[in-house]
Amino acid sequence: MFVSNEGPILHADLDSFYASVEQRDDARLRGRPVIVGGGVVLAASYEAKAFGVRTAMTGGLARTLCPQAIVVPPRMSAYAAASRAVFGVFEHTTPLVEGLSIDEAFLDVGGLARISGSPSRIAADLRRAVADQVGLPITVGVARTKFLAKVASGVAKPDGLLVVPHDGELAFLHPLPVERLWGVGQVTAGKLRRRGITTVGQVARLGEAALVSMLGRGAGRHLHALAHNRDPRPVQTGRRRRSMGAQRALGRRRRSAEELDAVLAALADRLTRRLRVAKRVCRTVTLRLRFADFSRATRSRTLREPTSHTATILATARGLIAAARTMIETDGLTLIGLALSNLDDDGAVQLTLPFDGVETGALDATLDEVRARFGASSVTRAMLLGRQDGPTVPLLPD
DNA sequence: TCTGGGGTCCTAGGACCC
DNA sequence: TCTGGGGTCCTAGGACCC
Repeated sequence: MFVSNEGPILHADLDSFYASVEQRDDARLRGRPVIVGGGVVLAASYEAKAFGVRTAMTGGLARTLCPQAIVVPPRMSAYAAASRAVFGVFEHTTPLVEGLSIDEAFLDVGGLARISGSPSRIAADLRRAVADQVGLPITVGVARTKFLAKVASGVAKPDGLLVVPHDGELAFLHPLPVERLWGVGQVTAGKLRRRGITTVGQVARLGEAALVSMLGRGAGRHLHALAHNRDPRPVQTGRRRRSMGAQRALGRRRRSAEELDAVLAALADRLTRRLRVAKRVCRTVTLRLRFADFSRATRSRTLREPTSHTATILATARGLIAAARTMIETDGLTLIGLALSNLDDDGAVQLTLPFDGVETGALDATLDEVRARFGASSVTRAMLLGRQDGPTVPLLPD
């Protein structure tokens, strides 16, 4: 079946993104095995991957596999800047861009045929533009559905382009190993393998009921649909984040209650700043814990009113810590994290004050300006002085 | 070798309401 | 006295992705 207003869809995926940025910025790293990150591999160049180094592998194992690798610390701001530049190229290609992460996106190029040529031509132009303007290799998969475009880019990596023709969809899909499917990880692949199922084609012949009984309703139906290349999801622009989190690994050393509280306060501060910068508020606070045996636990609390106030979030987090006190004391805590969810837009006016201590004269001038600009006559000096949240103060207009 | 930091989505049970 | 079905929200856990 072909519906003319459907797709085609591009899945564009930067290759070994962090490592490629490092090789771009430092000529000495080009052509050599590069590992970004120390304790755990955040990214590995293809030269390092050739030795078996993989993302999320521990640093120790990575160095054993590839002793000659050059290990560099991550430079997150450089990656963010590179990402913005690449997304600029995407937006120039089509306004219908759905970002999936810092280094990949779906582009709906349906309707561009008359202007920009065939999908494969558009994809080739996109790859060249990213290489010329940003200096990074990118792989593009092209297909009728998002799912298949994503599978195609995975198969085409690195620095590749793969177009799945309409009449060759299942011929492309069915011989692939199940791990190629988006949403099939270790656990699901293991369940399937134990039943002798290793290819997508075998999944497709299985029937939905059998898959549901193996994997549960949601996963079973999902996998059944994908194996038959049924994926009606459109490219969605302007998707907003639904949660925000921060976490800190603690190592295996035992931490005092004071140390834990200091970590918690730092996490709450970091997160609420990000929240306010994004002009969002949250209602649910989740404490994430990981223990020495790598088991995990979460404790959460939903507030009556949404907030981005540091003291409120921190107090809530402290309450959650108290609720989990026994686990923390007995199980060897190795990681502590906070996640904020149930996000909404902040209705309050954001007032940004100078960072350094504000003099009285400047403060009154600021106050007058706030009252004039936002009609918030109830704002007082004390409110500005009593701020606990750094330079940004949310103010509700009268 | 001994395990980071940032996210998304789904499930299931219980409380509560109609 | 015993009892139904449906919906929403909250909490906890888990799989998966980059």
